[in-house]
Amino acid sequence: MSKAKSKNLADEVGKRQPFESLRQEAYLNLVRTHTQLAGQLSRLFKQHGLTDPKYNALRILRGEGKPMQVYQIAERMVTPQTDVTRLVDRLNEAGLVERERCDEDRRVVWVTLTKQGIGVLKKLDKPVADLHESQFTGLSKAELKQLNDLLFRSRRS
Amino acid sequence: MSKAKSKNLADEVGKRQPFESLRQEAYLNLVRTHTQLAGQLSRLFKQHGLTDPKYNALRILRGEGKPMQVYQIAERMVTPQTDVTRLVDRLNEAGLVERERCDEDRRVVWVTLTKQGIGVLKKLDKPVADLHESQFTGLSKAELKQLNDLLFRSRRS
DNA sequence: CTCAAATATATGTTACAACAGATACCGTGT
DNA sequence: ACACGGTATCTGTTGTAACATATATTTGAG
Repeated sequence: MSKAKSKNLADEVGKRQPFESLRQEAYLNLVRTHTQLAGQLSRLFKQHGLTDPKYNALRILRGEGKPMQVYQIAERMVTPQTDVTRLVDRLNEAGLVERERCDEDRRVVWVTLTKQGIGVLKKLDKPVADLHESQFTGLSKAELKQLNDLLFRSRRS
Repeated sequence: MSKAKSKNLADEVGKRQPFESLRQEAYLNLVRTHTQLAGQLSRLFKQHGLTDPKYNALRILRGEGKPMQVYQIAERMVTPQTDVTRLVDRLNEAGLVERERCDEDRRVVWVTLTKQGIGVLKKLDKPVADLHESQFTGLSKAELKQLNDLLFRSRRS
């Protein structure tokens, strides 16, 4: 394992030929950056017994500030989720949310944060904010805005 | 579901307040762009009976051009993999790779692409290249280079 | 030569994600 | 009242990822 700092992605991956396409390089760059930064958050969540989707669901519930239906949570997840029913199941088993059948419409289930759920989120707020502020520190404000713009436009293809 | 095209991330997510931090916005942007672009590739792989890590492992084997050890494959995966043993198991069951114990060192297993494995890769080459060329089409060459640079530097935090 | 540490892979277990399909319930039209 | 399509959630099943731990084999210290 070489300890020399790599200057770019081709170097980092150990590719001998240059990239066939800037777009492929951008894709690989995207995946690697996502893996690294998301991994830092995942590890933080795990230290508190949460997975990414669990944390995400709890945050959505707190953001809404009132009971939500299962499908509403699903709609807002950053990563599309098929199986929010069982995600809520697990949060419920962990004591972080409560489920209650709606009386007016027996199909729907209202999901509410418990005190314990709020507590876990609260304990995570500072570390999560700190971690976010430790990411992208190599970029200036102007560069961050540029990155945001480029990433946003990359989704419009 | 509004059908209006969103102009930026805050709009897309349905946030009322602006982002607390450019860095958090960048992170969310990164996740969403990754989810969308990686999802397109995943779906393509699945049409050929492959998952992302399966395709990745096959590509690594083809790139090397000769038998590889399990841990060598693991080292080169774009997404870090803990359990390459069973990944190779599944590839083997699918007839895409062969495993063979090394005689000089009975601990190591040499993994080789089968003809079938090479065939699946070959069938995927064109569609994968096409898909890559369809991504990031909204960005100019200069912008792509910029994006590559920004993403690369985002990993150095 | 022997034993302990290192190495390479394998296994057990748990938790999830994805997909298909099932169930329960509501609203509307007839 | 009844059938029917739509909606909201649930269940069954399969394939994986993650983690810890185990097995097999080699290497090196003494």
